[in-house]
Amino acid sequence: MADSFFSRPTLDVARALIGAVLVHQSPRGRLSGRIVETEGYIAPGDEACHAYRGETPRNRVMFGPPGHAYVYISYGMHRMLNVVTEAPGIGAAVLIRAIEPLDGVEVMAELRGLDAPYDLSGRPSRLLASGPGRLCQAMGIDLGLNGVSLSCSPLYIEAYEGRPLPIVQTTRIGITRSVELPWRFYLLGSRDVSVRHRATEAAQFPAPYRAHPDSGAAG
DNA sequence: AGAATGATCCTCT
DNA sequence: GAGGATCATTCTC
Repeated sequence: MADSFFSRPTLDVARALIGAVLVHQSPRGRLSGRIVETEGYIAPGDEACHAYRGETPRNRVMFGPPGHAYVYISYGMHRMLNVVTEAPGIGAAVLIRAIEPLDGVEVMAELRGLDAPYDLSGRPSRLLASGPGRLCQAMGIDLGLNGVSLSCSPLYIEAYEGRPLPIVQTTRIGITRSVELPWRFYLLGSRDVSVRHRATEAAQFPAPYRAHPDSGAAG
């Protein structure tokens, strides 16, 4: 995917990434998954954004060119993958929060320390990549990829080019500041979304759209 | 130099 | 749904 895709408003990018395929040509082979959940972080006015208080050694990638990976450690143990957006100097990025595993499911399970890559229904387990820390572990993404360009590295994104998808826009997860901003996007009906917000789903989509594949009659 | 703080995950109940 | 794990980064002294 070209850098120009990321050189535009962060929330546009966050929404457009839903349905795209994240790929890592890792030492263990091709690992990939469809992106089903993202969050936007934009320094000016967003206290939850790492870049809000200016540039530091850790967040300097966020102030660089769009289309580069910003990888950092959260809670001392989890890696988080973001893609830098907007023009250089702004300090904005999209956090990739969940994927539906596609290629390399067996390797992902091994990297995650799981016994079985599949759940009882025969689909890739939710435990593989439904969360920002999980997906980085499953995809073999570590700090060595911090700052790389997604247009010329083993880590890249293949654009989604199909019919418009039903995308829910709601508030972000796991933050304590600027909690009111509706800057999270996720694919309606995907099993691999980390946390659903049913009230928002009901408000944004009529009932027939909300049937969840594996959630039973109650939805 | 020491302390506080997380854009989380797992394991219980 | 609550609490512990576990450490890089940043802030404060």
